[in-house]
Amino acid sequence: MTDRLHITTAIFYCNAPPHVGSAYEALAADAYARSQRRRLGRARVSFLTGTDEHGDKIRRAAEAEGMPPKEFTDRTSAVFRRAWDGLHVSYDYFVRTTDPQHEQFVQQMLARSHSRGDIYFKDYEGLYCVGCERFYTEKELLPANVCPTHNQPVERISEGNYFLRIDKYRAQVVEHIQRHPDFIRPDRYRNEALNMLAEPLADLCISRPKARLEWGIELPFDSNYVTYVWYDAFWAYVSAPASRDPGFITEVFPSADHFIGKDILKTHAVYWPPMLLSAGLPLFRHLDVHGWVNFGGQRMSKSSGNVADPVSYEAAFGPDVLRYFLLREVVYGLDGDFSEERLIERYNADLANDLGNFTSRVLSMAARYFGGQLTCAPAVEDDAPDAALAAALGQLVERVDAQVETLAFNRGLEAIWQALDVANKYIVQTAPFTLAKDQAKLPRVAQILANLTEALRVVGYALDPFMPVTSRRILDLLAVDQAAAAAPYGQGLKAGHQVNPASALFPRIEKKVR
RNA sequence: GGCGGCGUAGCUCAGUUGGUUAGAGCACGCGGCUCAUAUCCGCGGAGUCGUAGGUUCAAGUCCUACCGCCGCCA
Repeated sequence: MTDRLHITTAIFYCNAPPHVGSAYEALAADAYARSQRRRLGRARVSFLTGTDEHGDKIRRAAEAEGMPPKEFTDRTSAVFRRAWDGLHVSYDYFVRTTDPQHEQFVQQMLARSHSRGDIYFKDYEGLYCVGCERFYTEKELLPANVCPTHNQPVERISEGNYFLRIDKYRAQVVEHIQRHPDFIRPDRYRNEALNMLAEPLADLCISRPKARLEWGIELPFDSNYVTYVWYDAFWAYVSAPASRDPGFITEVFPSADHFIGKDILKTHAVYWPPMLLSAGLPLFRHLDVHGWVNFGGQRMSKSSGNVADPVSYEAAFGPDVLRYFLLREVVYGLDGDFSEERLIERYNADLANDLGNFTSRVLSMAARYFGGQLTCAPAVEDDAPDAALAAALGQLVERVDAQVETLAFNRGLEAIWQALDVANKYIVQTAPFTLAKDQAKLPRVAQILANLTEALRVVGYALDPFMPVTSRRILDLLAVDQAAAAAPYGQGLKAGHQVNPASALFPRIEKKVR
């Protein structure tokens, strides 16, 4: 198959700071990107995120703060960027739709569709919701012409606008989805998309008159108009990498994975493909659709105030903790639930007790009995326990990456924890601390510890897509270089290798007693 | 109104093309160990698998209806 990948998150609308839900998307995409990088090599994977900064809502939000739109989005975009940095989201591109490079690219794409005859002008009168930034038909609205998502009356607006032909490409998009069963993942969303595409589609209004809204990219063929924010934002998936790499569009973009939330399935399954086709571009590889992350059982929303700030959780519990929780607990594609209580449960049970304590006991014994030095290489000496350990750790990374490839992040982590279970059991079965009391049995103790240290090494490496900081910390404690870190089980650590003393990776969180 | 999803132990969920006493983690109880972050290992209790029918030698797993929750489309 293809050996280069392009992975994107949605381009986040910049009118409010990120919450745990947007963080989840960035983290899932990041785990996917990191997993693919270790399979294909760093240079073959590009990972893109960014902020969507045009449109009426942003202009209004900026106005409310008494500042120009660009100044407003400079600030909000930086908040996203810092949040992603704080969560160790390893993007290669952070695109802002206000980047000059992006704006030029969008104009090129508009010109292409225009010259192909896919963009036409039409007088239009309709009911417009400012919050949604779109027109509605009366059937879609609640009584008294109230917008169903914003619960606000819509405005009747009459104006000339430019439209992009959508229905022209409908059959082609349907055929593509049918010929590529995993084009939209998971399946449930594929069916919904096909449903949406089953009937004729209205063309997409892609302009706004400057008289009403100036905050946007000017149309290359009519300076009285700017482009609609949604048309603009999609191209952020392409603009920056295409500008940097001339071969991007033909060689890399066809194997793009778009990570999106289920709320924007329609725009990505129905409107984005015709936009691409009309501009003469190929379609992407996967649309990877996730559900909501609820908060304490309730839908997170700014209006109800139950919005969890992702960065504060990393700050409070340590690096990788929110990453672990979301990737372990949420099934990709289904709705999940986030709560501090469950986060602490997971932290203590999985991170402190299983992973942290395992690390601690292995390194402590290595230090206590051999001054931290491995006197032999890992090997299967005693058939039963040694072989069980080798079986649990063998091909672990490959198995994890295979799960991630299908977006089963939770199963990838489960596989690592199953290996940890076996490793903890191995200590009880072999009881090196008992053998160590007998001088004659020290060689066997050394062998057991070499095997355990090797197991820890593989676990540390396997964790990287999900918990990059913890992975690094474990590998640093083991003092292994990059090549040894990535070796198959049994071939990483050598005799004579020196490891560092234990330190607690995840101190237990004691329940607060009031 | 149409289409689709979900409903399995106290909690969160797995359950392949229908096939032996329905599984895991957490929580809880008992036992063991002491290298380790009072951690680890073993054992255990608990479920009429939403309801009612049906197909089958055999159904959580297929069919029908209904109830409840949710999503998409109209």
